[in-house]
Amino acid sequence: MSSLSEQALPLYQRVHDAVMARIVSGDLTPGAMLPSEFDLAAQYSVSQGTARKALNKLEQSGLVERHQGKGTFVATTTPETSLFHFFRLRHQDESQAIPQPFSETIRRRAANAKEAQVLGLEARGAVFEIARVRCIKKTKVCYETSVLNADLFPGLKERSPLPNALYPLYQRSYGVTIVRADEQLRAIEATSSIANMLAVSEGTPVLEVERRAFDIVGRVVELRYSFYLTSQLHYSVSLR
Amino acid sequence: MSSLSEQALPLYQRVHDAVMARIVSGDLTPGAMLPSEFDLAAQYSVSQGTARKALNKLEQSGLVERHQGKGTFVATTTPETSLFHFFRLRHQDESQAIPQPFSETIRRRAANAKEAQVLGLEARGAVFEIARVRCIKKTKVCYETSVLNADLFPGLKERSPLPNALYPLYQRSYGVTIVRADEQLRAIEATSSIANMLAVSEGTPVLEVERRAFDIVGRVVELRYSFYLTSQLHYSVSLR
DNA sequence: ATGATATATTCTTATACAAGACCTAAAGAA
DNA sequence: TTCTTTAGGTCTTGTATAAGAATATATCAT
Repeated sequence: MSSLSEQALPLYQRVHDAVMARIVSGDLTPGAMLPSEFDLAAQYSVSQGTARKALNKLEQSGLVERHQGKGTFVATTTPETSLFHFFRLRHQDESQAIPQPFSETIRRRAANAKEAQVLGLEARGAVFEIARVRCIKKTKVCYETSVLNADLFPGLKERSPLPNALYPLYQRSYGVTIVRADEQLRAIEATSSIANMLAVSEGTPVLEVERRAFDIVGRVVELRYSFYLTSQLHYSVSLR
Repeated sequence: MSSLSEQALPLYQRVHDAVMARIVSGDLTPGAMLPSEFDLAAQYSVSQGTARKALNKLEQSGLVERHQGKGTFVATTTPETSLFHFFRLRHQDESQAIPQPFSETIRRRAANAKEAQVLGLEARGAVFEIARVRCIKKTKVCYETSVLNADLFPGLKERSPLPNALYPLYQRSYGVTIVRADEQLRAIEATSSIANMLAVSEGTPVLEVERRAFDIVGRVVELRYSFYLTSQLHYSVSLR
């Protein structure tokens, strides 16, 4: 059945790519059940074992979940299952810190040079900028701005106020699944504008996180700057 | 041959565990070639395909490397191949920052309560404390203290000066392979002692990194505090 | 409701063959 | 003789397939 042209590649790789294409295109949406190993094998005229190898590879990359006796399903959430996988602020006991929205502004504007380059836009292409301040127990702990390619997120401005976690919104409403984020962290002195936003004095140490968020196909979808006050909280990461 | 008791587990899992045990015990040292799939199959009375599955699993966890036509080898370096996988300081262009040793002191002393708890020692057990200051282009950028279970690293003090990267030393000289590190990051004001060490004024923003390093079997082997000056550098991480 | 049964799914194990790396010895050129 | 090349053989991991076991879920009789 379905095309699996591109000779030279192993069969299982071709099946893998074909299924992945169906997921990326939105043909198979998060939570949907995939064809069984036998069905998939029949569709692409390979053996069950070969289809199985393709599915295993998809599972390893976190794109699908498999359950013996039940079936294979498109992962509903980004890798590592957690809704907050990419939100790394923790309390001193390592429990998840869940900050409450305090203020939010969304603007549509032209990208500056760096944003255009990072997001792969033409010079001064349209972007959305989301600026938010968030609190924990009435004290402001976090100021962040996210910049997105406006073409990928039509009508975003009208959705304000946005949910606490943005990535599930990207996925559910725009089919953009974030699977990876590269971050640069620095300890800086609060500038006057940041000090203002977070209601601390100028020069207070602030943890700055500059993030590039990637989707399944490797595009940089979001450029985000976060500024955290880390007297009561910390930023938690795991290297392996 | 060799024991693979523990019934109930799948064959490939038992082979996997057996080979892993040989690596952890030091029977197979980093760089050593493993038995071929056929040899392994014969040793444990399973088929080549089953031995293969065990080896693939070891490869996925980063413990061995496989090369078609050549063989399977115990990974010489921690996962991700890089000697500097766990050293995340980068220049502004994302190139690896390689700080030069400036000073180093190694002490043997009793663990405090937190160290004993984290490292799994009895109260006031013996630890080594390595304190180092390092430079980039003559300016001090990093002060860090590593605390280790003294029993695991006999004679460490006599090895001073230690190499720039500690984890390869742990592996080569003590058979301790670090495969994971959990970190807590904060932006703090330099205390007087830290300011002294790094030759900056008290109150300067400093990136504090508190790290727990884990070995293959999941023990916490090292508790490390690092203090970085991040005006010219940044700490780089990748979430996925 | 309860338990047996059927069915659909993934998981385990085994086998055969293909492809890559490497060594060695024979053949040929200088 | 000496060196280089080439061909073949052998050891390695990679790919593809098939058959049966284990697991989950629905169906139906009791």
